[in-house]
Amino acid sequence: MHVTIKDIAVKSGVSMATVSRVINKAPHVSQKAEQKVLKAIDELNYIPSAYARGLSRHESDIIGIVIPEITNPFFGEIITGVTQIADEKGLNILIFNTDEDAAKEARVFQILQEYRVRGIIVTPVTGINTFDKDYVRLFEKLNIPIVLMDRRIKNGRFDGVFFDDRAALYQATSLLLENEHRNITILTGNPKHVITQGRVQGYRDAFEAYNVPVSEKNLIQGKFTIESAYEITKDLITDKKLPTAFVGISNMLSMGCLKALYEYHISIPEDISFVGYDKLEFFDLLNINLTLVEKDAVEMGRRAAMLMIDKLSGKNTQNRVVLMPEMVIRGSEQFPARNQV
Amino acid sequence: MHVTIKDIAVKSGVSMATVSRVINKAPHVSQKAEQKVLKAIDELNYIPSAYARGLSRHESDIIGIVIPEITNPFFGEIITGVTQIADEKGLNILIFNTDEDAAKEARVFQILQEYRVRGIIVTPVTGINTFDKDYVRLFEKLNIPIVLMDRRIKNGRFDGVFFDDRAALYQATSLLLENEHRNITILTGNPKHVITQGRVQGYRDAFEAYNVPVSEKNLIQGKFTIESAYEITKDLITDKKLPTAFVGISNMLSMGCLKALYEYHISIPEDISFVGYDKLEFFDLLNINLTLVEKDAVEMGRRAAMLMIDKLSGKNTQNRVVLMPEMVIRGSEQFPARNQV
DNA sequence: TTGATAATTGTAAACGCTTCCGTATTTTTT
DNA sequence: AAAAAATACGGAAGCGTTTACAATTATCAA
Repeated sequence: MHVTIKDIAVKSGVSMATVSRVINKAPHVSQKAEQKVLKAIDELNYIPSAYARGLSRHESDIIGIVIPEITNPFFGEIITGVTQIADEKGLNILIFNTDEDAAKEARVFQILQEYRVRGIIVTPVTGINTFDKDYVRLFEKLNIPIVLMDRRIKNGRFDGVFFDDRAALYQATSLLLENEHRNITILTGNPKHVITQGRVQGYRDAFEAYNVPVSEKNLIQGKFTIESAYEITKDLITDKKLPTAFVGISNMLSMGCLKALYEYHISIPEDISFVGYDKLEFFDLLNINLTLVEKDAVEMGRRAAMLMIDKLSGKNTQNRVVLMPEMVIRGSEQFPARNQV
Repeated sequence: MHVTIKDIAVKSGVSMATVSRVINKAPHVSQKAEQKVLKAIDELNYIPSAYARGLSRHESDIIGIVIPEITNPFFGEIITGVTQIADEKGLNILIFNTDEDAAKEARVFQILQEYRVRGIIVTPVTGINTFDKDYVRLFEKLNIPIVLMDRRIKNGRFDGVFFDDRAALYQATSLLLENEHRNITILTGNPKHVITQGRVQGYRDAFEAYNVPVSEKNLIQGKFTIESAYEITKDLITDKKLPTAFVGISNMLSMGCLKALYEYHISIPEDISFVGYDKLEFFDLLNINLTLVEKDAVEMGRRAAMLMIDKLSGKNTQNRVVLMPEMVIRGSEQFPARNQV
């Protein structure tokens, strides 16, 4: 079928054990033997079988990475970060996309287990039908390290790397409050999602700190998609219910919101103000000086990989990393010159 | 170590063969036996070993997909497309990102071979140090099907799915010529890259069709990055060498170019015209009605997967798919009202 | 009931590698 | 020069499945 280690052994006149040693750069093999083996490998175009190797070693050198939305550059950057560290350490990674689909995620976990991965770095699917307790059960059944990214799982005490979403929204909202805004709309996504809660809390905390009551009608539920944010914002515009400022809680929501504002020629910050959470390379392109609380996704990936490696080597180091997003003030937070409300 | 098929056999009182049959949903196993086995699997939390299975069977059910730039949504969409089809057919996919790094790509190919993937869908790295003949040699040594995506390899006659880049740029350029433009700048990337050639040819062909000589100074070399396009455009602006129109040959180059124009408050189409090749979801956001020749990346992924499946099943169907990008006219091609050149 | 046929189940070899352990060879030490 | 230590190498078992083949049991027509 395929060229095997045995063929190499025969051709180069050494034993299979020696061939194996050469392939794995193990010690105790003479120069001469090594040369012969390498030559045979090259001539016969030998490729070791990952399966045979995996079967006889009892550990793989793979970590799995599971993300929910491959077309979002945020996750692309995370993958970049994980890869950087994994490459350094000689670990292979298996990338899977779940498309925010819990069933797909379950399948992915099964596959990853079948491949005996050393650990899994995952941003879990979030949805109304996803329950944290299922994850808790799932992760506890697996007995390999899990590193969460960006989305926490309650009641689980799982390690991971997160951004301080509360602080981010606290900062963003505070900045707006400081700029005299009192009527600030926040698009929240579904309140059951983990993603939402810390962020909304930050928003509320800022109001409390400024001693301003939160107007509940300013918290608008929707989905975590561009379209949802776009539709909601459009409705606000046509119903003439615009606030003096928006605070965006994710790159996609900011995107949808900005899109609607653009479409109706509502300028920032002349007509309305905006502070977003999470950037998008493409925001650079807008002729707005958009104030953003920016996340470093590559760094998140890197830290997640480092955390995983620590866990694999049994180190009992810090096991929850909280990254602080950085607020970059560019002007879009300023109170609208012509306040149309 | 791990729970094995043998443990299940013992616990459920059947043979390993029967357990294997249950796992693989093979025929010829009684209801009763199946129940017992399933129960044991559940109770012992058994996960089959992909390695043992892979060693036993002589084929995997995996196809590899190798892309050069995971943070570019274009490739994210491609992955989405490939996955759609692979899921339908029960094939697993292994995703690898090469970061436009030839060495990394070589490693990825090695890994993929070690995993005995059935075939590889790849957008090859392109660079000045990448030579087509190396690919030809590499691919011929592999003896598994290769499906190329988006980037051709000359002298190779490899199957794949491509966009008709020439036609795309022919259309884009023609539209500008039709709108009275004669001074049209095209940022070409490095002329050695495969990506460039068809596109530049389309540009030239359009000029020829309109019987207008091409001014060579309008073909500006650079890299295939946002930064490169940004810098070049900025230089054109500060040197006061702007044309009446730009034609962008990739989403990233369009992006860089538009960014510079924005920064200097040069409006489209009031000051300058623009027609781009390939879209970006984020272009929606601009308050320009950008005329684009749009590629359907999801479709490309789908077609690549379908092509691969055909090859795997030995079908001798069409083996080069050329997709036609669709020009969507929105207004940015119109001759600048205040022509500042 | 009986034989023929079909369905179910088990036995054991094979897949290609790693690695333990024992032997042979070389190098170092005294 | 002999003993000790280090190095090089090979034999063969074992990893967890699948699957060909053989064996057993169930089904059914006559």
